[in-house]
Amino acid sequence: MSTARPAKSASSKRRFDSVEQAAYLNLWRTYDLLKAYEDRLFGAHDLSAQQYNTLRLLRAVHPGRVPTLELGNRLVSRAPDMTRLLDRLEARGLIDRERLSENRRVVLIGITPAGADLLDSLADQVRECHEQQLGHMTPQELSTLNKLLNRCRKPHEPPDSHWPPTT
Amino acid sequence: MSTARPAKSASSKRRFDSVEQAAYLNLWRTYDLLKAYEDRLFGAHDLSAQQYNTLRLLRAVHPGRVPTLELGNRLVSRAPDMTRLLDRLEARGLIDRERLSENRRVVLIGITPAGADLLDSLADQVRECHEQQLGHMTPQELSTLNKLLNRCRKPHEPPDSHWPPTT
DNA sequence: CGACAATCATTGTCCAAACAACACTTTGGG
DNA sequence: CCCAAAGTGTTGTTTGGACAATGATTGTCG
Repeated sequence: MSTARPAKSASSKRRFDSVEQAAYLNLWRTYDLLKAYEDRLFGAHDLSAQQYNTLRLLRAVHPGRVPTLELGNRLVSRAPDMTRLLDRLEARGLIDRERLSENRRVVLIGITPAGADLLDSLADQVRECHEQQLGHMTPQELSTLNKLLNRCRKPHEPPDSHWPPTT
Repeated sequence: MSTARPAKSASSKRRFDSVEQAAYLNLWRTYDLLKAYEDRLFGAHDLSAQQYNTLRLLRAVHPGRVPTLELGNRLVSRAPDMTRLLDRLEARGLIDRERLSENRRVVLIGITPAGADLLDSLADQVRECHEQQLGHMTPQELSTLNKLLNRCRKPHEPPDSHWPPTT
C-alpha cells in the first residue's frame, strides 16, 4: 500500500504529498468556497443547508412520511443528530412527527403546509444561488464534473445508498 | 438572472432544480463521504483536519513564522476562529507564538519540533488515507477533476488567494 | 500633539455537530 | 411466557464553529 510514489524528493518543502491529496484538498476548498453562498442565503432565513435539504426530501415524498433514521441516511451529507435537527424544524411548525401505532419505535416525519410554503418562497433564491455558484460553467463541464465525482464516490457509497435521488 | 432554464415541468416531484444544483450537491456529498476517512484518521490523534493543515503550512515555512490572520487566509478552508484553534495547538506544545516587537499587534506563529515530529509520524498514514479516498481514480481523471474544480473556484477565489499553494 | 480611524488578536456568547449512553419497543428462541 | 438481543429514537455532554464585541496597538490627518 505504501511505496507507491517516489515522494518527489525533499526539495519543495510545501506542495502536496500525492495527486490524490491534491485532488482531495482541491475538492475541499471548492466545496468550502461554494458553500458560503448557500450558507448566506439559508442563514438569512434561519435555516441550515441540512435543514433545507431535509425539507426538500420531505416535500418530495409528501404526503408520504419518512422515519427519522432513514431520513438521516438519505440526506446529502451525513447527519448524526437528526433528532434535534427535527426538534428545531418542529418548533417552527415546518414539520410534524407521528409515532406509528403498529411499531411504536419508529417516528414518521412529514412536512407541514408551512414547511412547503417556506420552500416555495425560497425556490427562486435557491436557483439564483446555484447560478452564482456555478453558472459560469458550461453544461458539458458540469456533466464531466458530475461523472468524475460519481466515480470518486463509487467505492464509498453505502450499499443502501439512495444517491443520487431517483424518486 | 432568472428565467434561465425551463424548470423541466412539474412531473418529477424530486430531483434537482438545475444542473448547477445537481453539481453542487454532488460536490457536497462527495466531499462529505471522503472527509469521513480524514476525520477518522485525525480524530485518532485528537486533531482536526484544520489543525493538521495549519501544522502543514507552518512546517512549510519553517523556520519562518506567519501572523495569525494570514494563517487563516491561507488555509484550505475558511477559519474564522484561528485564535482558539491555535490555543489548542499551543497547549499541546505543537506551535508557539511570538509577539512581534516592531508591531505589537501581530502575533507570529511557528511550529515546534514536537509539532514537526507529529507531522512526520503521521505522514505515512495520511498518504494511505488519501490513497483509500481516491486511489481508484486514474491520474488523468484526477487531473481533469482538478482542472474542473479550479474553474469552479475561479470566480470565487479572493484576490489575494494563495491557492493553490506555490511556495 | 491629539483625536480618530484602521488593524490584529482575543474573548464572550450562542448554536450546532459528534459521540456515547440511555430508554423504550419489538422480535425471536428456549 | 420470559428473557436476551436488536432496532429506533432521545438525551447528556463535550467540543468546535460562527459572529459580534472588546482591547490593544498603530497609522493618519488636522
